[in-house]
Amino acid sequence: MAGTEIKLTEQRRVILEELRKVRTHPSADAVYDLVRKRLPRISLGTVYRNLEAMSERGMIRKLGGCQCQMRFDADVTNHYHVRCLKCGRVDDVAVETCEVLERALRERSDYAILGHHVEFIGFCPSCRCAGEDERSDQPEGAGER
Amino acid sequence: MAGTEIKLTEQRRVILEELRKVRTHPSADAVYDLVRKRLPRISLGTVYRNLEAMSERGMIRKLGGCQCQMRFDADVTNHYHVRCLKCGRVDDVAVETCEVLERALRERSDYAILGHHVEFIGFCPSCRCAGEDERSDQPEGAGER
DNA sequence: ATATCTGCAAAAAGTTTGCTTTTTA
DNA sequence: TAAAAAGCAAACTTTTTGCAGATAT
Repeated sequence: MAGTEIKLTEQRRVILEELRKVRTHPSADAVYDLVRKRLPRISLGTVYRNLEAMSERGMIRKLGGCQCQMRFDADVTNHYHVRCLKCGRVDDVAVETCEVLERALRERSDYAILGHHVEFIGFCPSCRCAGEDERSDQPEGAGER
Repeated sequence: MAGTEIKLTEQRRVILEELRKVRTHPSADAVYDLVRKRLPRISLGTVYRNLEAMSERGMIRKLGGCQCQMRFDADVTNHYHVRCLKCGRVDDVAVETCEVLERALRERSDYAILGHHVEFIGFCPSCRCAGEDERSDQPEGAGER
């Protein structure tokens, strides 16, 4: 379904318009609240379904990368991660951390910056082979980036 | 409680040991399964509570950055984000994306890399002031990095 | 003794799904 | 009139919480 064409229904159009109006990166629930002002009869299920559908097609983007299940790491030294889009596997990455990024941001931002995290997205060795033919049943956020 | 000393109870010790054994970045539930092999009477609530307590103190790290609520962005161009540790606010960041990172990883990894995402962590302008005195009630993952 | 921690179970929060009706091509 | 989408509500998953009993200082 990720590659399928999509109908721009009124619900989807309004969701998209409202999402484009704000810079707050709202949660699904917050989108629901925004959209409901214009379409009081829309259901939360529709909002979820359409946010998912639109992010699969790259019309919008899901933030966070996590498939909404927290993961834990005993290694507290600074390092980056790769996440497999297909099976959800997470690995450490052999790239040295990029402190330049943080320095650059400190100059440009009003935030008090404590750190940063980098997550690469891709297909892990097993899934990149297995998935070459049946690229359809990717579990989560295939269109994320 | 983020700065409080913590007792290394048997449950915490086993959670930590099991987490250190694996490189799989397990979910809370997966940690529960690992730990239960050695402490069959431990409860999932305890695992959650202790993972949280230990990550608050920097003994372990939560991955994902997201406080387990997906957020959406209508801007699908490549850009990075900052997240406020205190209030959860997410902003765009005025740092150009760092393609070098991706190139470096492609050489070193067996993953098929599709992209990457950077999330900075810090305190937003409002919270950095408000929080200077009462630095105690940070909602999530204060010790994340 | 007193504060801390655990187990248990219930609740909350976030998300997905099944089914029926409505809309659109 | 057939396919796609919406509305609704129930189910499911993940995480949090209240409380009584256990542990440890």
